[in-house]
Amino acid sequence: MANVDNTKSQMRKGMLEYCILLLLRHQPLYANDIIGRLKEARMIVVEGTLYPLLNRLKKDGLLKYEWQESKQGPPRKYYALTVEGEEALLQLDASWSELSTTVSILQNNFLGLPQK
Amino acid sequence: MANVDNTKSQMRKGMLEYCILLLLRHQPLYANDIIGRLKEARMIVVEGTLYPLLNRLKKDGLLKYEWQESKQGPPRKYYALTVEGEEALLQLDASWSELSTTVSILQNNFLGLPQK
DNA sequence: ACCACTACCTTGTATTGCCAAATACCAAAT
DNA sequence: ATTTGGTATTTGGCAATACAAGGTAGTGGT
Repeated sequence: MANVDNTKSQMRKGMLEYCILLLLRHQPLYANDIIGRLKEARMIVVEGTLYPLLNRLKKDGLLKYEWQESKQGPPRKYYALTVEGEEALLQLDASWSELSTTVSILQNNFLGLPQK
Repeated sequence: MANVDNTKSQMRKGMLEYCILLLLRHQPLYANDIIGRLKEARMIVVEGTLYPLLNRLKKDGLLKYEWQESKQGPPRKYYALTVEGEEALLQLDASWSELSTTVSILQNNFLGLPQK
């Protein structure tokens, strides 16, 4: 069954970027917020994964950030979508939708069974 | 926008195995059938990708095959799920379902907005 | 001054999926 | 025999995620 676990983790790969952009769609968040929200949605991620990804998205122009003081502890980087990021997110919505459709078709392809 | 294309292709990674098992759930197929069906469902795949994957699934005990004559051309390997393959597929169904749920939660997480 | 806590960041590495391209084989038609 | 077309297979390698682990630094309490 190790096979299944591997496939499962492979299915999650590449989804993380989309998930992060989704999270930031309606509110700025900083790293720990993001990790917590993702955990609630059953998408586990650790710092060492998140930070490089945030930096890459920033460098690609999809994200921007603002320093913000916190009651306790050092200041935080609150990330938010740029205009370009919003556009990219729309395209990823479409990609996800298409992928879902594909799976849906394949899950139901026994209905027709046009043996061709 | 190269960024989006990359993410999109990353999202598809790891889905191929699931898609193939789904296709074989209700009927045996040979390689060209599989490629055709996947193309219809908008999941493009080429020979060089498919054959190694079929071999791996066979080796892992999820698939079996039978030689079958064809009207024209050489005989074909018709692949089908083994019992173990059916069980694995059930688990992948669950994995896909969980992933869909995760995305769904994140897509709608603006409803609550419990700024926490 | 010291310590605990929080936040941010970097490096190295394992994993692996997927594709391009070339090869080999069989069968039927010419 | 030769060609044509469909089928099966292999090799080599690119590209990219995500994780583990270690490091830096600011804040506030004692």
